[in-house]
Amino acid sequence: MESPLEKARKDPESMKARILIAARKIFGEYGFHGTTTRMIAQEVGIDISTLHYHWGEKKDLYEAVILDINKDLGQSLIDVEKIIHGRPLAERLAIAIDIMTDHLFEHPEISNLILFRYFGKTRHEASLDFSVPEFTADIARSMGLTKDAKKVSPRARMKVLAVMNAIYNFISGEEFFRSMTHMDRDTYIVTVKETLKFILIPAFVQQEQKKELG
Amino acid sequence: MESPLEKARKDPESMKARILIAARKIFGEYGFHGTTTRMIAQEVGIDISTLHYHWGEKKDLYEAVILDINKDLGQSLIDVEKIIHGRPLAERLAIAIDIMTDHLFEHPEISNLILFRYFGKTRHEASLDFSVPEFTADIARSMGLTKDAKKVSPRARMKVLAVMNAIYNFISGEEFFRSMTHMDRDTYIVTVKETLKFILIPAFVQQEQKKELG
DNA sequence: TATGGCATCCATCAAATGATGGAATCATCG
DNA sequence: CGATGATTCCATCATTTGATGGATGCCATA
Repeated sequence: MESPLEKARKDPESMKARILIAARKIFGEYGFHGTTTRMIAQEVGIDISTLHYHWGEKKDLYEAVILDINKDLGQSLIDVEKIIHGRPLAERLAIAIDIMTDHLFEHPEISNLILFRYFGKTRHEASLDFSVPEFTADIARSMGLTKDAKKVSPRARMKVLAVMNAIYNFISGEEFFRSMTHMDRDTYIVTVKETLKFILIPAFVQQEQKKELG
Repeated sequence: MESPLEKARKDPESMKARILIAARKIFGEYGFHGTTTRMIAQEVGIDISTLHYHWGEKKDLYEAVILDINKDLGQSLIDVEKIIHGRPLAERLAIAIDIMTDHLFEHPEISNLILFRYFGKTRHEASLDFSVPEFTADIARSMGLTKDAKKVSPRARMKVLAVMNAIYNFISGEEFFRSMTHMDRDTYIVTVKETLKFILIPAFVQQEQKKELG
């Protein structure tokens, strides 16, 4: 049994996929309530009824978008894990920051939508999403913050969240922060990576050193 | 000449102020487009026309809310600065984190609205806001990242943003993160402070040590 | 008590928005 | 070609939402 989402991901040229891609972009920029189905339809260049034909009501399309970006994010994390596996912690962090930052700058709607989901309420009930808890657990294990990925302490989870959020913020806040610091895009990206490494690495390296001494 | 906002802040019992307070809360939860004037009016227990009578159109009320929280935030930063002045860096950071975190947990709409402004677009044009750049400059000076608060380097600004954002995220993401980590409110607040100090302090202490050696 | 201005509410409007029925179009296959 | 099903668009609807006019109520002061 193939879900509508999987069908859409398979052929990016299909109407279903084109709508999904446009929806990711617009929902990512304006949030759920700030987005109208007409805006998405216009982005694709189709009529709203075509949109409804493929994805049903607005809320359903939004849920599909959330599932889609979570799938993307999960895959990115797996890719990163493969590359950093076995290296020392500081290096693992630096590489992970580089790769994830690049990837998210290419798909800013991912961090936008994740942040919207963290912080904003919608007027209707949001369906539960189990991806993020899983991700934090995996990252915690990958960072050596826990031994058993099934039993991750709240403290370890919070540290992982701090790391992920730090990255998301600089991606999603690009427009605001760039205009504030008068940087062009490339400089901004470089500075983001630099700042993230500056902030994030010392804490975890120090923690590991203490553990070795103890 | 007294602005409408100042008038409202003076007497918190006045209708103008009651509307502003409700608007902070609702806008903070649902964002600009997610909030309807009727929701705000209902929160106050008045008719929407009364709301329009006092604050004009929705966008104007929203702008007033933004100005209001920026005023709050600026005052908090001044208060913190007074307390931490003269102490060593690690202590300054720890105290600042404690105070700001407590304050923001009491007024979560502040971080919500700041984050909404960073990340989300509105369909209409947003009026420029010069508070945040000023704040970052002041904090950069307070943290010893720059000598001249009028000429703050982009790198220093980015570091300050990373610090502020880390705090905002845990406040605004409380609901999501708490349900993920199964913590009660008090435990969550304690853990937030702990995590923030764990992540943020080592980076800056290490930077200062390098400066002294150099 | 009468007056005038301020504040509030009720009724209503116009535009925006999510959604749908049905006609028109297109592709596929016998 | 012609039939069938899938796809797309046009026209339209009902609801939501921002906004306003005008009637009503409230209150201080002469």
